[in-house]
Amino acid sequence: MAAGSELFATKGYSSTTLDDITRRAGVSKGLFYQYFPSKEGLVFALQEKASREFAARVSAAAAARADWPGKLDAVVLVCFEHFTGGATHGGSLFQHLPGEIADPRGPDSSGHKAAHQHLVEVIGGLLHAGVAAGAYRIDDVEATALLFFTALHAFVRPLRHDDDSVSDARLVRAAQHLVRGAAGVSSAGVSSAGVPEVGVPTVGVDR
Amino acid sequence: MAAGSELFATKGYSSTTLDDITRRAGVSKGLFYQYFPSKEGLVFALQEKASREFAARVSAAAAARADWPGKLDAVVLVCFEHFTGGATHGGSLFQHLPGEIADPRGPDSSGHKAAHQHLVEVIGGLLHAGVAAGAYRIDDVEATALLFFTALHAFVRPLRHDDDSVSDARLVRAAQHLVRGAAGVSSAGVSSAGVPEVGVPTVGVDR
Amino acid sequence: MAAGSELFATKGYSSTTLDDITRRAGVSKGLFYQYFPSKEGLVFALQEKASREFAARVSAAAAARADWPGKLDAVVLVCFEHFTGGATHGGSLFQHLPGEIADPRGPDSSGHKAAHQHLVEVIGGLLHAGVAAGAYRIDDVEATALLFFTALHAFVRPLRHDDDSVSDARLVRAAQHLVRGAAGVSSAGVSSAGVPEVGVPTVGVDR
Amino acid sequence: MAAGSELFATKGYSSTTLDDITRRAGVSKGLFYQYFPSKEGLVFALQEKASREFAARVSAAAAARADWPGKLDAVVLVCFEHFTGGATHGGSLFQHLPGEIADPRGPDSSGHKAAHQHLVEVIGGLLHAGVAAGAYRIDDVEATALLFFTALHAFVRPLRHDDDSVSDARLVRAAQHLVRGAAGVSSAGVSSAGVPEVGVPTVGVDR
DNA sequence: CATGAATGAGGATTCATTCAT
DNA sequence: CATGAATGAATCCTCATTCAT
Repeated sequence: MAAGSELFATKGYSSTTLDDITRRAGVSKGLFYQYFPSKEGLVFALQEKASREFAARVSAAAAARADWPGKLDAVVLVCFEHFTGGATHGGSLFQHLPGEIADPRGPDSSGHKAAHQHLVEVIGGLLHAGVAAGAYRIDDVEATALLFFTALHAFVRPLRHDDDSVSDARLVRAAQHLVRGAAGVSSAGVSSAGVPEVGVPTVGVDR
Repeated sequence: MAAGSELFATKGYSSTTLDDITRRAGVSKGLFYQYFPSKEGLVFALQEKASREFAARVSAAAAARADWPGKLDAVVLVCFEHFTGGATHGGSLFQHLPGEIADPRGPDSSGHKAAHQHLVEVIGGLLHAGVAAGAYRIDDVEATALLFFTALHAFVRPLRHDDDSVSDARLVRAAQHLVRGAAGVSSAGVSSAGVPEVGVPTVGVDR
Repeated sequence: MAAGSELFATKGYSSTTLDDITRRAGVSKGLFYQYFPSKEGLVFALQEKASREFAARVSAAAAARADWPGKLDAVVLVCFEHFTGGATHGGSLFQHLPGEIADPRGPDSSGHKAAHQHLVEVIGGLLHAGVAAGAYRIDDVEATALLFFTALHAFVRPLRHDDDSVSDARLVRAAQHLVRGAAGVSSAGVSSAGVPEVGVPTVGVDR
Repeated sequence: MAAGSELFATKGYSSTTLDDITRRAGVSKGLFYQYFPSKEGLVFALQEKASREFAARVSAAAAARADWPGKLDAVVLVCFEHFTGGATHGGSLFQHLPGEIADPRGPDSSGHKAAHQHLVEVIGGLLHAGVAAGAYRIDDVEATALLFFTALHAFVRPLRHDDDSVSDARLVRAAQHLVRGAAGVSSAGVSSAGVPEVGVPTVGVDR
């Protein structure tokens, strides 16, 4: 699974051959097929795992902050790390957006949708709780959660210029601002007081 | 190009063969290679065309509204139509997100990024103008434009549940709300007064 | 051996995997290789067993009849049962005619030929005895025995139409007629007197 | 088709690879798949062709003889040549008896059965005509035709010992005798007078 | 006596691309 | 301007067999 995750992230699904995967994993091709029913099966396994881990991290990050605005910042941050992490950590597979792997089983039966949906629900849960607590003011929680999560895909590297004028730190800040705005949380005053700075990772992010 | 666009949208890039394309177009394979350097070349041509058309529609939609908040609503609407349109209109190719076509030439050389970037710049231009006119209040225009456009991908159908609880109309409204919030435009009072309703398409969208 | 016999008869030799066999037998693959040198080795064992049993049954059936014409009828009947039995009894493997298993070791090294030959010799023995007893009149005993036994393969089911116009009973009768004719035994008069009827199985054969 | 026919006859169906076939034919593998849907498809094509040719030869041989007993001898002779011919002429494929190729589509869907049946019908037609003409005396024409044709498979080489005591000439003679007997044609006196000798091929058959 | 994880050569099939006509 | 026969490298997957436990 590790070999597959890295290779898929590097070369893409269809350019990665079973030979690549098994050679990298140091096992025979036959062994691969004792653990996965097909190349696609590996992707599904990877997606499920990544999805579970990602959702857990998002929940944990939100729970770790006591203040409702801070919860939103934390979620943005976790997403940033996830989408930025690339092959190094397991989450990279989310970058395989629908269409590529869906082929064999008709239009988009991939696990991505399910995974996507799962995260959206986690975020929806947070927003609902915040609204119930009187901390957020959101008209349409479900729709907002979907938009929220989709927007955060802006972090995935290959979507941005290599020599991008928008640095990671700026993007994180803007995303936090956007999310707070959507949640009806006062953003301007508070965030300039230091919150975003706190949330911005000190490693791997340029100022 | 029409044949390719439809087929790619239906079956995905890698599952569509040159035979499929030329058979559908009613021409020989040799002829294909007189107009496109490769299968990938067709994708690039399609992307460029779609990108140009999409950008033009976005610009036109924004220009058609005199009020700055309305411009934002209009852009959201155009994106909704674009991402929702599927195979029927040329824009569908944007749904082929990076990774699938990038294969041959190393990590992500696809034209998608460029196209994506192009649209982001168009939106960035609008935001800049709005800020300059004193209508929008945005800290980081570039980052916000990127987030803005990325969020709108929430419209693409295969990302949502088939039996999705979030209807198109709700999603459009929430997106308009989100965007207005990010632009510092008063959204709550005004939009509930009727603005989003105006923008909501009367055909193909359920209430 | 039972698992192999059934599976070979059902799915054919090459489509049956060692996994199938050992799973069906409820043992490990390792254990298989302690009893048989190879997959092919199982076939040989099966063939030898079936051949021995078949030959024994043929001999016994012939011995059980005192009259020379009746011996011929009895042999035909045993062959009918054998070739018709399918997977249920061990003889089915004979249906794997040469070519399929011969592969690995050059043209036709299969045990089938030997088995075939064995039966031919048994039949040849009967014919010789009959000729010596003055009961049969056959010019070329060896050749006739070979033809005799080969002809009886007409019983194997998959060689006949599913909705075959030729019923089992008719085929048995015709075979007995043919064999008697080849042995120079008066067939018309005698058989109509009841002999073939006696031999026809009362179960599993339609009139 | 020629390459396939020869290789299948030599090495068997499953041991013959597409590489073998295309290399022998001097074409690329891709080209193969423009003419045949699969490896199995080649077999079907071969069988149909062989079946047609064989049936034509059998009919022609029967028609060439004016006397009814001679027609039977001629058919036997054609079958002898066919089953003996091996890879050299196209008919060899009949030796691929059911079971080997049938795999993918459930028990025995191969074209062999149909081909077999076709020949049986040709022979049945001859017997019927002979009976109608008062030349043959056969109780059950269909069953006899089936037995007749099946018996003639005794000619196929790999069914016989390499150092076979039964020579080709003897086998042909015995087969003619058998067939005549089954058709109620006086065989003993006449055939020993010289008829079989006439029919025995002068080339490729040992005395 | 028994297991089953591990192997890896080998096979059928696909498909973007070329080029003689 | 157009064809489509021909290519062949590359891919996913299978399965008989081994051997450490």
